[in-house]
Amino acid sequence: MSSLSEVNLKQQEAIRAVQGPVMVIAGPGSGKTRVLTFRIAHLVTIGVPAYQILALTFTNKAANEMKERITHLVGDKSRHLWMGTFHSLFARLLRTECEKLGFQKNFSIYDSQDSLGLIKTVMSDLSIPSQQFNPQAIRSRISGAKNQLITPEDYLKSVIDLFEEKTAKVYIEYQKRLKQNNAMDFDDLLLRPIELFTHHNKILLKYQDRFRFILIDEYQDTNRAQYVLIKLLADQYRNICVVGDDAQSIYAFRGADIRNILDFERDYPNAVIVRLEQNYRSTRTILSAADQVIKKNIDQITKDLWTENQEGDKITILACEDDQDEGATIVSRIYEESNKLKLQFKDIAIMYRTNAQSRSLEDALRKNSIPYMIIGGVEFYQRKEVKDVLAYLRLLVNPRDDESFMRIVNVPARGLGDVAVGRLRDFAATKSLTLFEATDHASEVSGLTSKARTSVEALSVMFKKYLRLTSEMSMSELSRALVDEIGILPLLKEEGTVEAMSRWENIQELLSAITEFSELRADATLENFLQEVSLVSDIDTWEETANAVTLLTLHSAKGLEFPIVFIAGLEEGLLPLYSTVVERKELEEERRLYYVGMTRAMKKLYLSYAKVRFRFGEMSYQSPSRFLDEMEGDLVETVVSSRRHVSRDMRSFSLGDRNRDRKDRKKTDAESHYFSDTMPDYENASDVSNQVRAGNIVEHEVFGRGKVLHVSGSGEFLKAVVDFPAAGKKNLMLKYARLKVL
DNA sequence: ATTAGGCGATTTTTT
DNA sequence: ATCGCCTAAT
Repeated sequence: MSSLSEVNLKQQEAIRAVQGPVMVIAGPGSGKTRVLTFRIAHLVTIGVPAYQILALTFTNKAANEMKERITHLVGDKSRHLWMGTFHSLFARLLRTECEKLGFQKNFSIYDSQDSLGLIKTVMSDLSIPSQQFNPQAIRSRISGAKNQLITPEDYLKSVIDLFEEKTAKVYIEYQKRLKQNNAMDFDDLLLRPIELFTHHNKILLKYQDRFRFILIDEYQDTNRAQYVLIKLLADQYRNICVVGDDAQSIYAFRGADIRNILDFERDYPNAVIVRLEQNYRSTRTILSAADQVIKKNIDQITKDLWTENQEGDKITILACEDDQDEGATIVSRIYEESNKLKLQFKDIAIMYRTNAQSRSLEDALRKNSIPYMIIGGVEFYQRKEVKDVLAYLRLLVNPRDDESFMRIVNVPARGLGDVAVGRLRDFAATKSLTLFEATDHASEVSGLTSKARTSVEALSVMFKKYLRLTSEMSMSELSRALVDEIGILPLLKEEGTVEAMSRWENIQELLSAITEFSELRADATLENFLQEVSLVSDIDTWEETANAVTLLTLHSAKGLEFPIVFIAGLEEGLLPLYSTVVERKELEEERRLYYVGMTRAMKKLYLSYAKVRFRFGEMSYQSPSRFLDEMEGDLVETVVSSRRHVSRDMRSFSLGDRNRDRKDRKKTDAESHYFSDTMPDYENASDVSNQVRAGNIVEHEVFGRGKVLHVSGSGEFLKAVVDFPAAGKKNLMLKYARLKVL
């Protein structure tokens, strides 16, 4: 492997302490990823077979990047390394072992939305009114209980009020239904392995023996279930290396338990503790400011962060009038910085506490033709039409999945409303059949109209046909055939609106993703595709290569770094966010979140706030965040907005009407091309918006020639759907698209 | 009985 | 943007 001279002494210590428990307390920018990759490379180099190494990361993206670097260091020897998120690796393990728990290998994975759907179903079956008891709240209670390994029975025993009593009832039934549906939610992906290991000692021994070296990244954000799971697995060899920073623990709301890191020494008494305190990322100014802020927290392991980096620029506080002004101010700074430092757009990130804040920022960026990408928000795989098609595929893979059945039974509309479906469900329940099985007995279901019966029968025939075809067709052929048969695409085409076209595109995109998966992956099965899709996070698909400003929440910023960082919305109530802050503990988590944001910045940090902000549909007067007062004055300068932002550059151009569907779509080649480098100058293009009609052949500067399929909207909101042979179908806002009619 | 369409409310963070 | 809820149309 490449020499250890690339790492400092502390890092070397963490890399070389191979046997026994190790905890690395790694300050921001201290080379934590480097330690993990070198440590794994080191293990492999000294002869540890890669399959004996289990490395758990927080995101798939982090895992993939590290895997790549390790391969670079040691080559093919690292091929059988198990590296990934807790959820994806234990899902994989469960695929082979779940039969011992009464599940089938093809189990479905429910995301939060699916899980909420099931909870609503359960509530309605138990006659618990969702008006009175918020299903979302019940779901989060149940998830919380599961993260702390509280069984439904235990939960029931400890109820203290009516709400918890109802929650207990739902919890019991919910778990039962999941099993009936041969499905697991996110929490089960951790709980079921624990169940497996505690009930089947032989299996536990097998995995203990297999995973002799365990590494965990972002240990401060593991929850009770993850802690127990790892404790079980590491119990025999005790070669466990955890890396984390208590100051960056920001997932308590999801059950992350900071005690895991604080109590590590107690759990593993002879642990080697290494502190990485030298920061290689940020200027001295940024590091000092962040340090001053985090020192206000009482709960923490004190650290002595230092850096050899330059002092750098002061931190700039941008005092703005309102949220629009904030966007405009940030944009003008982006221009300034990118000219001054010769930086590219991709070197810049704008962070905020809540996704809702992205809107005004996006508007400002779009107005000024600055390319941007959003991480988070409504993800591609969460879109209704995409979830619908996925539900069909899920049902094919796992016909017991009643939740998916319910999702698609009347999509597209086939005359099966609440009443008909209710009858079918009653029938299935009394006969102990799955809904899919029940469709085979449509004539026995009492109370179905003849129309409904015909529909149910057709559904049954269709499903049986595709079930048969699963063994005959490739996964991509099968998906395409199924999508064709359900006829959803022509329906969307008929609808003709820009929204429908965007749905149409999304479904095409999904089909391409399936094809791509089947061509690129050795383990290409529909099961694996569905599993991967339900476990990808938005950050995983982030493309750093595109030259665009990145917009993201402070939570998604963890583990990333950018030369220039803007943190927007530093206002009391927003950061810290009041709806979360009840007492000191919550305030300290908000402060850690802010700290995570600050420490992402390498060269320059901007903090902005607005005096007035449009929130919850009304103007609200904001005061600057207390966090701004927690840095010493000599590190910061404040600039008060003059509220006159002449957009420096009137080149008007757009990616087509992205209309908040932003990066939900993977980018096409044409768009990537657009993002790269310079933007063409359209200063003098004449306005031809009014001449564009359906059927016209038009020319676009980037996408080339295309045919107009549909025009909608009016005035400045005039939009067109154009089919470009070179780039596919695009929704364009005519105001910006500068089409030439040919 | 079913569907379409309109209306209003909703936005904390996410594997 | 999406969901739940309502009403009118079929």
